[in-house]
Formats: sequence, structure tokens, C-alpha cells
Amino acid sequence: MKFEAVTIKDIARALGLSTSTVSRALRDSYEISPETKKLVLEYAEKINYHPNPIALSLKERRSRSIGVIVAEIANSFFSQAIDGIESIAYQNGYNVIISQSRESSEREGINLNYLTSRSIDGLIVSVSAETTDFSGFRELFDRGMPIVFFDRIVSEINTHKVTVDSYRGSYDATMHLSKNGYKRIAAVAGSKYLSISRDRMAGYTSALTEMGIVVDPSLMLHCPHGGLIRQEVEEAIDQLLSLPEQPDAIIALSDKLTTGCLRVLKSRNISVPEKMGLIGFSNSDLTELIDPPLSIIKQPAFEMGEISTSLLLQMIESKRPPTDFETKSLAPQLIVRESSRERAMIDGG
Amino acid sequence: MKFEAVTIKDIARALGLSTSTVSRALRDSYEISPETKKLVLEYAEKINYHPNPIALSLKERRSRSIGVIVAEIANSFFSQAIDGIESIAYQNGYNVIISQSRESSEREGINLNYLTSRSIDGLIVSVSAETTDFSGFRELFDRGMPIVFFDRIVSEINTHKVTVDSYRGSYDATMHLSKNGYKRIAAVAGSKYLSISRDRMAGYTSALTEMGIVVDPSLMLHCPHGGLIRQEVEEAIDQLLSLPEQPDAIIALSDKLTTGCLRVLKSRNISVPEKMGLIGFSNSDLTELIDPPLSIIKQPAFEMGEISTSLLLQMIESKRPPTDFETKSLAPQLIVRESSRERAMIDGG
DNA sequence: GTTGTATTAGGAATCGTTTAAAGATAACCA
DNA sequence: TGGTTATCTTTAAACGATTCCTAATACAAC
Repeated sequence: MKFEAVTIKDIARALGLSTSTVSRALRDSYEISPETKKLVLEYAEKINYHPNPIALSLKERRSRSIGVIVAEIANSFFSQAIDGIESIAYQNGYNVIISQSRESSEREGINLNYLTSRSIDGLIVSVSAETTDFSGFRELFDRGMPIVFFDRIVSEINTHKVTVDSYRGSYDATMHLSKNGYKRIAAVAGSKYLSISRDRMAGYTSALTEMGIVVDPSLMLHCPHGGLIRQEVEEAIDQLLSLPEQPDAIIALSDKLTTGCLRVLKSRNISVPEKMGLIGFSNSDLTELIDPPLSIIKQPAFEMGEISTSLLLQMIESKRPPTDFETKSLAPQLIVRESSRERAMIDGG
Repeated sequence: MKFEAVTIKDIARALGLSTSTVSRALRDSYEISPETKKLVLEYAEKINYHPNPIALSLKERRSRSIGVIVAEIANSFFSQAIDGIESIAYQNGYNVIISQSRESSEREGINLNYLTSRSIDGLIVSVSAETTDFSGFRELFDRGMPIVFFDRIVSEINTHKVTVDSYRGSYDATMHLSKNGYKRIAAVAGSKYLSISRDRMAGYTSALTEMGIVVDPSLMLHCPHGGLIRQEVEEAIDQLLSLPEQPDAIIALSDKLTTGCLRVLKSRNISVPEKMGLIGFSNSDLTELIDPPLSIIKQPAFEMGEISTSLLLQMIESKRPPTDFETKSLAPQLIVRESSRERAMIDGG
């Protein structure tokens, strides 16, 4: 099947003009007489002419499309972020090409190659949990490709970054647990290599220290695949449950881990929050319906997508690389529900 | 910022050859001597040459990208479907450009225009709930644009379609409710205009009729925006609750409506399943964690995306329009959990 | 010595568009 | 008449790649 579009030549031929006259008439050039313009515009309208974006791209040496790499699309946080990315991109006439790393640095590399070979004008990335070598991004960036990192940022590369104040998010959540009477709080994080894992762990330990609680390394666990694999969450929970002194609450430091922990706790018949308090990062809009309604740290995913895209377009459209780059840190939102209910009330009730 | 890619000219200049020779060497043409080929290939490899896809698109008159229109990305069903679409597209070297209608036919029209003006090679669509006029799709299709409809299909246009046996899904679910002792089963559907709403309603009424239950129109409600607006779900539920003879179970006929109904029922303090049984279409992987664990009809979203894309690529790459089009109907999966527990047990317990 | 035929390479057109530069026409002035 | 200006339009080159056509060279066959 072939879809044949109308070209400027068709108009020129039909009207007995040259293609350049038509082109100029369409772009409202001062060199073209009002009558000719009118003629051309009306005819173009009539036959539903649209300039061929591919020819334009070739001429202008830019594709008006941006690439996005995230761990997975079917994830509340990322799909909300993509939503934000698309909204700004579309407003500015850009396409968005999405690809998924599925937390594998190999797939991330393949996607990176694919995207650059598709001649994108810029790139928005939340790196995979596995990635420790950022040279691919580095090289591309040094060769002039505008890149914005969001969510999982890369400190090694000096460009625009959009993130959430992860430290504060987990600090607040840990404080909240502590104030609600939980004494032994465990933290389950994603990959050690991710900046957000480190930041979130740091928020957790700071809060504990501030409350005068000794930080116990046996309560700090990592799931290298960020909960994408069920087994790693099971192992983490089982490890916590097998401790001589079990924790009485868990803070889950990423989306998939939050629901993952609850799932495993349920399967192990540990009631939440009676036996184990739970709070975690999550962007699902179903958390309030869950049993028990989950206390969460919610990230402004949509907004993160919007801001990342604005920054990227700014880079793309500016003549020369900006001298200083921004790292925007947005505030997370702590939503308290049943899963982290006050300990005293549980004891009392 | 400008990212400068290597071109065939750079190679030609560096090696003292013409661009045509380089081009032929790269494509392993018989007209080029082995030595020249080797020279060119090695140099191309060295400077990391990739042919400019935009120039290729212009030459070949195809963009190797396909458009997708869905209601919203941040929705389990659609994000899973997009996942499937992307996987097949990428395997075949195609980009995917996604746009959202947000259940508005106006936005759908705008997106349709945008996508066609971006010279896509084909289109995968799940129409918006609001759309009643399919002439935009019709015209495009008649002018030779390959289109595949999935999920919400358009019977008026004769092309490939991928859907789920919606009739069977709601038939089975209604039967299940009935067998579990529910006597007065209400159905809450999305827009009347959608084929899937009609099919699902038909499955519901068939099951009732088969069980010897008289179909009561006051138990069959529609939410024009498919539950995207909370208020319409509230109105539907309140309407059911204000009936002289209240229903004892609800079957929700789309993703957003299923969780939407539960949300409203909770806010009205109607316990599920004790006061009201609930089952519905859903693709969220959180339904088992919900209170109560939701009985659902799950659609093979990922697979639907894969199949739609395969069919589309087949159309794009075939020389002439296929004479007969397929309508693939996949089987939904009924997953029974607590929200539709047996009535007798509830009475007994 | 002419013709034929591989073999290898280059020139130029092409895809759809923009745009610098040049060309055409008419009007005006001296 | 010729020159200048103003106004409008066309020619041609360019973006990066492919490909049809032509060309050069070498060598064999007649």
C-alpha cells in the first residue's frame, strides 16, 4: 500500500508557477504578489497540502523528534512522565520516540544506538538500574547531542537534570514512621548504582540518626533490578523476616518495590500495618484502594516530564551549549494512609 | 547545540572517491572492487558512519515510523498494548509515534492531522469514546494509508482489526456472578458509541437471558467518558443505589470504570462484596492487592499490540492493498477473586 | 586495428523543500 | 532612448543518500 501525499510540485504544476514561487507564497514571503499568494494558499488549502516534514528535516538538518529512554512504559511513574514529555513536545511540534531499557544496560546501549541512528535532535533519559558505565551517554553528549536526565540522573555528566528531592522524600517518610511509633525500620532500595537509591537511603539514615536511632546495615537491602524480578523482593523480605530482631516497618524506595513488598508480605501472612508498617514511593493511582490503603511518597511525574522536555527543547533550539546547567529538584508528596498507622493505636486496638 | 553526523560525503572526500562509489561500497554492490569496498567499510566503521535515515526516507518515500492513537498512555491496558506495539515495531526498524485522544474526538482529529502531516507509514488506532464520525479515518484509509484498529474498532471501515472477545468476557463474568448467587446484576459501560461497549453489554444481556433473568434497562448505565471523569461514575453508582430495588452486583465494562466503581462504592460505604458484588474489565497488576481483591476480566493487551503491529507492517510492506482483512478476536481471561465471592457464603458468614 | 566485453568508477538526476541569486517585466524619470 | 527602480518570478544549488546512465581502462577476440 502506498499513501501519496500532495507536494509543492503538484501545486506549481496545477497553477503554472514554479515551485519556488509556491514555496514563497506559502511562507508569505514579501516577494510574492498578494494575488499569487491568495491563489496558491487557496489551492493548497483545497487539496489539503502539508509540507513534507522529511524533506524539511533534511533541509534544516534536524528531525524535530526527541528520544526517550526509560526502564519500562507500563509503569505508573514512567507513563505519567511520558505523558508530560509528550504534552510539551507536541505543543512545540516535536515527535517523541520512546524506548525501554527494562533495567538492562545492554538494551539501553542498543536503544541509544538505535535512537541516534534515527537522527533525533535530543534525548531524555532515566538510566537503567544496571548501568554503571556512562561512556555511551558521555560520548554522545560531547559530540553535541543535547541530553536531559530525569529521575535517575547521572552525576558524571554535566547537563540539565530533573529529579525529585529523594532525600527529603525518604527522610520525611522515615520520620513519619518513627513518629508513629515504629522502632525498627528497614529500607528496601533498588540498585546500588542509581543516584536515587543512594539519595533515598541517605534520607532514611539521616532521619534515623536524627531520631537517635542507630543505623543497622542489616536493615538496609538492595534489589538490583528494582523489583522488576519478583524473586529479589521475596529474598529481601525473607531476609528481613529471618533477622533475630525483626523490623516492624519497611520503607520501600521505589515504585515496583512498594507494591512488590506488600505482595510478598501478604504471601507470608504478615499483616500490614499490624505486624509490619509499610510506606513507599509510588505513583499508582490505585494505592488508596489497596488493602491496607498504602502510605506513599508520590513524585510529580507528569511535571518532571514537562520540565525535562522544556529544558531539552531549550538546549536544542539554542545556538550554543549553555554555560551552566540546571538540576531541578521537585518536592515529593507524602500521602499518609493506613499502611503506616500509628503504632500505639495498633497496640491499643 | 548542534549534533553533526558523519555523511557519505565525508567518507568520499577522505578517501578520494565519489559519493556513488562509497554508497555502492557500503551496500556491497558487485560494481565495486573488493579493495575499494574494504577501504570504505573500514573507514566507515572507524568514523562510526550511519546512513542518515531522513535522507533515506526522502529517497524511499517512506518514514519507517508508525503512528498510534490511544485514549491515554497512563492506563494499564494502553501502556501494555503500546509495549507490545513498540516491541514489534523496533524489531522491524520502525519508530512509534504515540498520541493521546483523552477520549475527545476533537483531540483525536488534531492528532490524526498531526500524525499524517508527520508522514507516517501507517496507523494503529483505538478510537476515542466520543467519536461517532469516522470520516477522517475513512478518507485517510481510502487515500491509501494503512490503518489497523485495535480494542475499540470501527466496523464502518474495512481493514485489519484486533480486538478481544468482549462479548464472551462479559458473558462469562455475568454468568459467574449469577452462578455465585447474585440476583440483580447491574452493568456500567463506557460510551454507547464504542463497539466494545455494545459488545460487552450484549454479552451481559445474553447471559442474563440465558439464566432466565429479565433484562432491566434501569440496570444498564453508560458513562460517556469511560470513567475518565469521576463525576460520571458517581452519578451512575448513585443512580443504581437510588433504585427502588437496588442491584446486588455490578459488572464494570472497562478499565477505568472498574476501579472507579470501587472507589465510589467505598466512598458511599457500600461494602464489596457483602452489599455489592463487583467484577470488571481491568489490566492493572495491582487488582489482587486491592481491598477486596478484585475479580477481573483481563485482556491480552501486550499481545494485542503485537498482533496489530504485525498486521500493520504487513499492510505497509505489501505492494497492493490486501483483498481480505482479518478481524482477530483474542480470548479474555476471567480471574475470580474476592469481590465477586459466592453470595451464599456471604449470607452464611 | 577494430570491436567486444568485463571491470570499476564517476556524473547527474532524484526524493520535497528552501533560498540565494539572477532574470523578467513594467513603470518611471531624465 | 536608455537607465534606474520596483515588483514579481524563475533558475539552480543545497540537504544525504541511491541509482540510472555514461565513461575509462584493460584485455581478449576477430
